Amino acid sequence: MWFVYTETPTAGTTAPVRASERAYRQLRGEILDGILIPGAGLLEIEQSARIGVSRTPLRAAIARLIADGLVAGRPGRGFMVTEMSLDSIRELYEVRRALEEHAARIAADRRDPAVFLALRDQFLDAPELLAQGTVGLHRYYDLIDEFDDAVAEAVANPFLVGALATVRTHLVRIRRLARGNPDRLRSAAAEHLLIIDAIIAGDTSLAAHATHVHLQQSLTNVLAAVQGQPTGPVA
Amino acid sequence: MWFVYTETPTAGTTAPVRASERAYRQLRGEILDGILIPGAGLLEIEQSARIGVSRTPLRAAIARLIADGLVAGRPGRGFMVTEMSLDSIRELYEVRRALEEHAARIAADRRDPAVFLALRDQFLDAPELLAQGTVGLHRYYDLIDEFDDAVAEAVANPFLVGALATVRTHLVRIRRLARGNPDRLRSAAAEHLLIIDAIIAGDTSLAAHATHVHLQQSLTNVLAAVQGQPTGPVA
DNA sequence: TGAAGCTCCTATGTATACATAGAATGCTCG
DNA sequence: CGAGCATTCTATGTATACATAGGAGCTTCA
Repeated sequence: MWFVYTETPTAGTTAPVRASERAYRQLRGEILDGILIPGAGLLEIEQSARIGVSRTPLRAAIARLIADGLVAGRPGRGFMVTEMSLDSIRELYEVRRALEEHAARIAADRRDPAVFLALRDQFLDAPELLAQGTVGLHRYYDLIDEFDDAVAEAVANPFLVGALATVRTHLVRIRRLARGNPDRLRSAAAEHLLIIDAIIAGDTSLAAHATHVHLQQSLTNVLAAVQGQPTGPVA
Repeated sequence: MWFVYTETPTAGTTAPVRASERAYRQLRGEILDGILIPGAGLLEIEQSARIGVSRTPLRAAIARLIADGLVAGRPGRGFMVTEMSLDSIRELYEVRRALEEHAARIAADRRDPAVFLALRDQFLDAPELLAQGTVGLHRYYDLIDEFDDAVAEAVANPFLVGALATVRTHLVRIRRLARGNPDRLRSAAAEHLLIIDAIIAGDTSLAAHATHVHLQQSLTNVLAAVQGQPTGPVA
């Protein structure tokens, strides 16, 4: 086996040397992007051949995906990408609410105001961003990631941050199903602003309650969108 | 390799056939029981020889333990049982509070009163149980497990129940460090009674707040006990 | 024609051999 | 005598060969 140097020679991002890591990232990415649809079966031999690694690292990758909750399988008979039913989405949001409310509370208590003041400015520009089509949409999602990261940094609790990361992983998939209408995203940006203001003010209760409101709105929107187009974009 | 029939022929509990499952359960049990102490290095060859499986299933077992947060390791250079610092304990309780409060709230909303009425009677007998030494102590812990299971059943949310299970895994280890003085356990039983009463009454706020109080007391006790005997039993 | 049993096949579970990287140690040179 | 480098060793990462279980399909008998 030779070294293959044709693996996305993107400067800066040193490609992961371990084959199991490559397999994990590729499969995870494909599941989150919807390339591997829910319910799709993952055959070890087939996937290992496709990705270009042997079965051993592929199994390690699948083990991590199972831990992430992205893949499930009966012991003896294969694995499949987990489904995302309406009930699953409601259940996920139930946990999400518990964790994000708590995180918002703690963040409001321990935050560095400067960080959130900077974020505030960026969220103020969100409406303009959302008028710029796909590129703006991606930048908006990046902005939300920045906000999440800022909260995580303020929380400074590996357990809580880890649990939130798990929840957010599933959220990426859900976001695809309810792919964003601009009106909802503008509202969401406004809701984020309220949360940020509460965090800046150090108002723990307000931060938690604003988060609660935001998630409730988000869930309502997601459920409506998913029920409207159960299998895919209907146009 | 022959089949070994000498593996705890306990009737009813069909021993797991898969070697990776055996390895996982044994290692997990040994970590939770404190046989494998925090910081202990896990060498694949050494452990696989000890447990009697090859390296392949052992690696699968370690992967699951990493997902559980019981084992950590730098990619290239070995694995070790995770440490439980005072900060870790505080952080864990922070997440636990978010999840258990939310769970209590939901349980109070969706509970089957009969189940919790039965639990109530058992908790009323807890003080007598705690006067019976080690046997009673184990039965008391079993009773808490029953309570947790009842809450999980009432919550009926795989994500939330899973997150709680993860937190409780770590709690088993912490419980060892603060191994229970009877006074604290009697107080804990009383606190549980308050939570149960709130759940029976369907009082969601009271259930959440009583849970908050209970966890705060529990954390205080644990921290005091751990600080009193940092490395192990002193007396 | 339908159902039951058997056979074969496929995909997972396991074991082991080989590759490789990182660290410790000893040697050598200044 | 100390520091730097090379060597060796050890433990992980990977690949592959073999064992096994579970299911699908076919055959046969009632």
